[in-house]
Amino acid sequence: MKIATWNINSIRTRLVHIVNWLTENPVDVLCLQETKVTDAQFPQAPFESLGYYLYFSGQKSYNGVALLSRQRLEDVSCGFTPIVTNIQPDWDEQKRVITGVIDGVRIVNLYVPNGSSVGSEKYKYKLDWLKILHEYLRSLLAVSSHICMCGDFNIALESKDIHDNVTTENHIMASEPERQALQDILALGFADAFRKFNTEGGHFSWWDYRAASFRRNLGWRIDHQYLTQELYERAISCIIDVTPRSLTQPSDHTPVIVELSTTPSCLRLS
Amino acid sequence: MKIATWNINSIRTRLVHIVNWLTENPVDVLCLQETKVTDAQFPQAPFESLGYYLYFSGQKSYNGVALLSRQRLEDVSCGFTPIVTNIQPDWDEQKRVITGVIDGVRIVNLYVPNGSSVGSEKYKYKLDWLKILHEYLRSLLAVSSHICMCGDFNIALESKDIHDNVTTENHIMASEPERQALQDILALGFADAFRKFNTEGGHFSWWDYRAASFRRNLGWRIDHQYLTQELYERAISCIIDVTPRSLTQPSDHTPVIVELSTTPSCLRLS
DNA sequence: GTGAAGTAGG
DNA sequence: CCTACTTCAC
Repeated sequence: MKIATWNINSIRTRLVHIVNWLTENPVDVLCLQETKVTDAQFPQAPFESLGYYLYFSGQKSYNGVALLSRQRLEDVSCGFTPIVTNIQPDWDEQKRVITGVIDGVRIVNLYVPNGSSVGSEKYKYKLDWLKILHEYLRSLLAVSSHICMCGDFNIALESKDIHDNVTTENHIMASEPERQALQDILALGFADAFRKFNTEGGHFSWWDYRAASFRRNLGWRIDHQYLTQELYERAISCIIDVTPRSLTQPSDHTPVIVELSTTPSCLRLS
Repeated sequence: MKIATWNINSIRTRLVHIVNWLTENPVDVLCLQETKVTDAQFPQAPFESLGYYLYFSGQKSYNGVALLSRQRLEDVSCGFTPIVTNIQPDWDEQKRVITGVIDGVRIVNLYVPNGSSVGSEKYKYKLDWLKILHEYLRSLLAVSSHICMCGDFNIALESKDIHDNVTTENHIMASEPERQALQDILALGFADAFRKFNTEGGHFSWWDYRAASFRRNLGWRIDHQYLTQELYERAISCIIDVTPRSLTQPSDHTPVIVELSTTPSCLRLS
């Protein structure tokens, strides 16, 4: 089973790119972030024609997440509040979370807040949001131990995940509090699928539109797939497909694809 | 000699359209309106590659006129004030007038104010602007009797210049004061080149972007070439090329092309 | 640099 | 409907 994550920075502007990519890469599940459309505006027909079921949670202009799946998903929910019940409902005003289950694997698709700059109000929101996410995952893990947490995390955990021309200390997406918040989450029992197969630096999933970052390969690895133990063991590849970033009018992010071996049916219930 | 007029509604957005059109229609002079760029931003190289000399007078966002000519033009000037000296300089803040001479023919390229709605402040400005234009042409005629006055006049003189679904009375571009102001100008000695060859209605040069006007052919003939007597006699064709309006991302206007027979040199000095 | 929104002008 | 500008976010 192949699961991809891609921040597409407007599903309307990127529609042709996504359809072309899916045609070439018919993954089982595609997790999208930054769709930037309300649910009423989500372009459904082009994806349904490709044989995908659609699940989305969007808003005007900002954020927005979607799951595209070749199989119908079970147990789909949007936002934190269906899972974490003791929080303010306004935590779900920004559409950043969607989840569903396929073949016993719970996919959690996230668009973590960017945080603007270290110390800002948005930065505080990002750290608070990550605390809620921690609770959210704790709740999910109480029910299922097969979780694939995908998305744009807006955090590079290690310096090798960042091109070396950047000052990492106190830079947004690399500051210690952000990294710690993500480490606390991973400590619940998640491991980075990409790092199972590649321990080198210089692999990036996002390049700023500005300053010709892509041409100069000044990227960051901030789009991740984190797997619980058994899924991590089932991972047989995890690659970053740089191609879409090189097309005209690209998203600033490019897809990351993890492949899980199919569980033998005798183990499916374990 | 072929002289064309075309309101291109942003020279940057329409650059490819114009280059393609000029390649297919290598007119001697192309009069452009609504370039919508400052002189520093005017894209020169693509037109120079086609063998055109460029003369332009633009501003940010609005208005802007240009002359493209296969030959160098003489006596080029921009705005009213170089010709009509007793007016306020602010009459040239909006870039709507450019003129130059080719083979003894003075081309006057105009972007007449739209006027917004009858009775508005912009309407008053349009009528006042047309009075200044009257003075401007009187001055030019005192020196030369060979004038080709081209442009987007934002006035349809006769009801047959308008599709029949429009209420013409007191409609902007068709109101009596506008028509009278233009008639006063034409009375200086100008005649409509298009009407030398075609007296039928149903020929339009502009279709509103709204309400699928082009598909339904709900157009207006508001782009004109007005010629002084001898030039009018030399006119051998005047056609509206509807094709550019049917392309993707078109201007709302389409080119009008007049062809003048070449004057025998023995008459050139008359 | 790129996207979306709002606004003005047509 | 279409363009251009501005502001905002990333």
